Amino acid sequence: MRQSHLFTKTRKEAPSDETSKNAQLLIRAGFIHKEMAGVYAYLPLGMRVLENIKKIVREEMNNVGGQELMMTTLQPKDIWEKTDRWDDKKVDNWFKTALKNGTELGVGLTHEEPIVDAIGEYINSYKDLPVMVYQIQNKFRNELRAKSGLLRGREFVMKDMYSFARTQEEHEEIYERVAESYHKVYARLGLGDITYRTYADGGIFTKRFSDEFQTLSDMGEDTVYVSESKKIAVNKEVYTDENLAKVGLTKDELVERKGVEVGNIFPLETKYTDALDVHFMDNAGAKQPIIMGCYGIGVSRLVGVIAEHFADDKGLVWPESIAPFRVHLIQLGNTADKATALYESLIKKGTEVLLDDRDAGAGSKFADADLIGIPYRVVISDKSLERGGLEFKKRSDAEGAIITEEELFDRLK
RNA sequence: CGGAGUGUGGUGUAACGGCUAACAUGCCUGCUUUGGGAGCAGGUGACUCAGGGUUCGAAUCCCUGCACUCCGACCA
Repeated sequence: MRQSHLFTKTRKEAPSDETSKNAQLLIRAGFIHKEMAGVYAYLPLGMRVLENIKKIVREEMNNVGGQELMMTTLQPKDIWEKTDRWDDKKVDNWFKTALKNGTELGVGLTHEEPIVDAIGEYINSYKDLPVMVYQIQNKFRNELRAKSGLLRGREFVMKDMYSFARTQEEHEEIYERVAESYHKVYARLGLGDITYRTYADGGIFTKRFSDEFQTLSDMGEDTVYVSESKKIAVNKEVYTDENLAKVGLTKDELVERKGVEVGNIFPLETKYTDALDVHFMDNAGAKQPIIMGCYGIGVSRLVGVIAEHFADDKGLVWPESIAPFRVHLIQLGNTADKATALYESLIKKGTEVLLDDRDAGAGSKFADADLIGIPYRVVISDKSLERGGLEFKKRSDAEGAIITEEELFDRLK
């Protein structure tokens, strides 16, 4: 894309109503637009990052057998009453609305009930199981307090997957398979080293633990106790000697850290399937309960976590796997023809490139490139051509080097 | 939801209860410039969040509402 066509612009100063680093940088660089507290729009650059994260999540969910679908945001009240999750006293962060005739509707905050209800129409026999379905869509939660930019919003993008199994053993096999795929997702996002599977409270429906995926960071609101050697952590909410004994850990091998919950997986047992009367028939013709699990990843939260985690004092630094573009090609001086030729040949080779063809000074182009944080910066200028080609610099490096066009293509392979 | 704070051109800030609300940046015109947010000149742009009140006089003081931020609580 030509930067002269990009409608967003960078800003030198962050808006005064944002204090979180992720929102400040993402707004300054033109990735997001704040609509209201906890509600952000994704502008072209932010949209590309979001879509890149979704792509990785999709690939990994498909790899473990997930089938993608998309449920609705508008929710009928009756299915939520069957599980006793409609009453505001039970679930207090609903957004609710109504039809013109007064019929109450919910605005989707999660999708266990509608998924179970829909799936139930197709699952009758043991031959129909197991099944895993997932979706990536906006969730709406009426949080009393939105905070920390993209980390805690009222409208946010989430991947939620649901598994349906015939037996506890089958469920556990799926559960572990998905947990494994989560590690792959975070590794591909560049967060593998600092993201820990974490024992957490299983909630009111099960006596088991649930598993959170916590990315260690000072911006986190959760306190976790981490064993670096065992690559496992324990959330403060279940940090007792009794619980630690259950999972084979002791307090002296754990260190206290702050974490951001970037995913969580729950064993739901038969709570929802039973409540919505969804069962299967075994090979003896007997009605059997369906064991369910659910698996969330905070997709838009990850945009904020990654933005903030990798940023330096000059701006964003995107991992290559999700960067909005791979190359930021900066044209300086009278090099428009050569820059265009290089831009086109890069595109021909399948490289995503942002060409800074704006009529602006070198300093402001460099400052913008640093702020936007595209992994590779390539400068084409009279000076670079004199010295034999192009200047190539990684966003994460301080200094660049002059290379030829062939060497550039080579490095981008 | 409890507590604290803040609302001034697009953005960031300033202004004792008292001149036509100032500065920077952005944006527009022209010229010059082109390797780290360039220079000069001219121009554009704010009923100071909304509504009420006090006062000869309110951006400034008071009340109500709304919005935003932070701390806490909450967070399948």
